[in-house]
Amino acid sequence: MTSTTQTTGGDKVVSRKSEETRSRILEAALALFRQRGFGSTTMRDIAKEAGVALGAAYYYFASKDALVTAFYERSQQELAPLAEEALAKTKTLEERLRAVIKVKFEYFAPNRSLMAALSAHIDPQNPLSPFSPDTRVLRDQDIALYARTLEGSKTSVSKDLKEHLPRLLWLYQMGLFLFWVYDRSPKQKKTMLLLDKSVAIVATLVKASSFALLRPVRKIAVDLLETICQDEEELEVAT
Amino acid sequence: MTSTTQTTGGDKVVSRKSEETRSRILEAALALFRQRGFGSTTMRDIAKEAGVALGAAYYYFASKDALVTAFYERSQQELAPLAEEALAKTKTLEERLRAVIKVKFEYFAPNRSLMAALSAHIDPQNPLSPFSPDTRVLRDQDIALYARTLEGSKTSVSKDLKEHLPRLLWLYQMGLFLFWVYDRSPKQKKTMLLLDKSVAIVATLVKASSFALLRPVRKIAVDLLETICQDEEELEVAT
DNA sequence: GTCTATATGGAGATAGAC
DNA sequence: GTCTATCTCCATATAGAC
Repeated sequence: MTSTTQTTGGDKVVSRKSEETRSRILEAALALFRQRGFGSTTMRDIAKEAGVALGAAYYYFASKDALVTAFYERSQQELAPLAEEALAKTKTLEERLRAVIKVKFEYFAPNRSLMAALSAHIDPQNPLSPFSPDTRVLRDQDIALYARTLEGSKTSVSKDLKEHLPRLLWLYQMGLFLFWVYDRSPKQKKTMLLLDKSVAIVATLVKASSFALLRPVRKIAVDLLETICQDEEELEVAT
Repeated sequence: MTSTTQTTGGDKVVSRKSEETRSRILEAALALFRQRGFGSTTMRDIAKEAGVALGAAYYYFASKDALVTAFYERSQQELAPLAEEALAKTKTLEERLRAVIKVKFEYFAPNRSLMAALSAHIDPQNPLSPFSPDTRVLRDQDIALYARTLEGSKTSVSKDLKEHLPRLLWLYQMGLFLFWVYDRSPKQKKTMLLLDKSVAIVATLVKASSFALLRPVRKIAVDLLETICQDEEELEVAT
């Protein structure tokens, strides 16, 4: 071992230079995906942009997809403390929800066109899909964030809904994201407007849902939800 | 010109044999897309399956994408009379909406896995996207269908909403379709349940929206809609 | 462990003979 | 209209230098 090698948390030995190269390749890939889209960027382009040989790119990333996975993982890591900070500063559900989503938009803003390029992976069969089994860990972390968004607020939620609400909020946020990714208005003002207004509506709905008067309505909604969500892993029947 | 050539509507001259070959190629392509997905099917596979040379396939279809476009166009054509039939049989908004959407699900059922394969094209930048400028004619025809669904019913809609509602219903239906495409429950029962229940909710909301009492709420919603929908063609600012 | 150089196999698309 | 032959380009694999 030379002086530049070190043992990180696990059992992997990584030199500083190696980490730099890896990072350089990832950055080059992201820049190119942003400019030309995912499909039109070749591994050769990426290697060239990073100033390494093609094989070096494959040494660090097993495939083109692996570059995207690395991006998602890094994002989640960097985003977590920012989201916590936003939650620490806010109280009502409306504020908290808006703050968390805004933090995400701000974080991803420089890579908005990259996200558009990646939006092709909607199909849960695709390993890169936000709905696929492969991204489950990331997704669950994200849903947990919305559970905390909810819990930290003063808004109380009935027991039957509580279980589903974080996932619903996550889904709502995914919808906003899709809109944002394709929003061509300057600075995505339309999305910001939609965010402001729709968060207010969502928060109002959540509050209203716990009124005793609305119990029957809520029951219908929860029943529907449970039927739809159940068995998401089992029943892997061939389609 | 041989005896098998004929002039169809336009100025295109087409022999029966030619049309047969074209059709054979398209069917082969759809069958393979269904089995292996769009990305994994090659033009070579398609030509082989259709019993023609690779070049012949390209003679009839300029690109792999063109096969998908042909499929969409044919579907729209075949679907139109079926939808009209469903509308002729129904009266209330709820019935009509449910009937129209059901007809679509039934029509596309044999190609559900194909639709999943095509779902990658969500990005409006992609020519095959249901939101792209390239598919605008098809989309507008489809939205017009929902305008007729609305008009033929007894449900009256306030003037300010009337303009937007067909597009909103179309969007709602697209959401249901996305759910359906990925619904792995047997016979897509979950989607059918969601359709039944959500159509009822949508119809109720539409009715409720015209109550005088709700005018201020409606105003807010319509304002938001108009801001969001405006300039969908202009402002082609580079993103 | 890190990386370069080169090979492989297959894709979409086209030119031009028949 | 239909074919064969061929082009170009790409993701990925690997052999082996340092």
